[in-house]
Amino acid sequence: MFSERQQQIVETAIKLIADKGIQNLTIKNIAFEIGISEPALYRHFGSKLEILKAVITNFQIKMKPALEKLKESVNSLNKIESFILEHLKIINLNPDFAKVIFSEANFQNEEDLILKMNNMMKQSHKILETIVQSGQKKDEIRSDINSLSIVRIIIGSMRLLVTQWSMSGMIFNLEAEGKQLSDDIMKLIIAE
Amino acid sequence: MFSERQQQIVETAIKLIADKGIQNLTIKNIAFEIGISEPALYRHFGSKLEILKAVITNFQIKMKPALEKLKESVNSLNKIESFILEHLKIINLNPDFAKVIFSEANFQNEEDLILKMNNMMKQSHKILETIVQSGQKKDEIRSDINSLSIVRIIIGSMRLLVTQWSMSGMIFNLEAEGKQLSDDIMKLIIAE
DNA sequence: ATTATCTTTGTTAGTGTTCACTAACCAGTG
DNA sequence: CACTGGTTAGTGAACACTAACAAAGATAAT
Repeated sequence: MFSERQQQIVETAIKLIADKGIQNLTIKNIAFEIGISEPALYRHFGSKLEILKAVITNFQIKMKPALEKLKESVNSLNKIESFILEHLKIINLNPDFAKVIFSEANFQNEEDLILKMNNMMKQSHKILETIVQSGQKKDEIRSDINSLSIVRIIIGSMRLLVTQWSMSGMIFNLEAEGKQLSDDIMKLIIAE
Repeated sequence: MFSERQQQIVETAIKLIADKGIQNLTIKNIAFEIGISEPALYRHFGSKLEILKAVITNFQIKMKPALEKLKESVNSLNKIESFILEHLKIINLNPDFAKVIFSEANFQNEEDLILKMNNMMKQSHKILETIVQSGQKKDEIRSDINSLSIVRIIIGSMRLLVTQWSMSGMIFNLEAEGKQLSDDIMKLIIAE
């Protein structure tokens, strides 16, 4: 789908966004970092917007395995734990992602990008909600709590953890703190 | 502290950020919206950065009452509920804030602004953590859960709720959904 | 096998636009 | 007559993007 050069451009763009923020992402910077000229970049992407779209697509592709793994668990609590830990594992392996993803706000005014991001968000939200509801039916998860609240708690705390990790300069172990958070969430929502 | 004109500039800036994103916030736009010329704006703020700093200061000032109200409650669960609901009440009254606050990422590369925002975040984080820990000591809150996890769950789910509200175009009732979320969190963390 | 042409991917040198900010000036008020 | 808060007209820098050209490899014609 993406040529080697295109892949290189996307990865460089992600790195630059993580380093200097999306406002400082310029075609010139990307080209310089790769070591080619500005117009050469336009041989591979028609516009800057195309590059940003590719950044999001790239993220989607890399995140997919986290959702695939869920199918291996039967118990809904295991699925939720897996949802949290697998996501964090991928972000830990691609630390530059952290700063890119959680800047939906940065894509304000670029209709296409917002839509692409929103759909991604909603999709994993839906998947998690389905898991929670089926867990409640099977009496594995407390049923006296609104399933939407549980979803918000899980995703919200996950996102905050990643934000804190990213803003702190990644000084703590994301996966270890994630395990602690996940364990605590399990204790809270498990049906007695 | 701020003159009337300065206040007007700050409020216009917030409105424009909410509408069009921070990348589209230009001195020209602010001036046009107010109905004065661009250089006139520089009579009131020395630079664009000064305006952005004032935006954050303004936010701090408006949010303060949410922390004041906490002191009225004795019970730690009441304090937490109040923490959530008072914050949401203020955001509901100043909907433009929602899009501004949760774009810490937008301030990347402006050292001063990141610092200002981070300190704000850390401060309310600390306040909440103190409340949770004292609640655990007084046996009002479950003690088998890491207090840091509880703080992350509360703030994380709150932030996600606000983000969803803002991204949805404010189609749902923030305070009502907030009450539901708050009630559910209470049920989860209360000591039996 | 040699030559001609096309395609790909790069180059240098620009374009017009937009931005934050400034110089110089001016009208009203105390 | 100075201060405050406004004006018009501009500055240089940065940006996304383009025009025109060049070198090398693949493809095809002779």
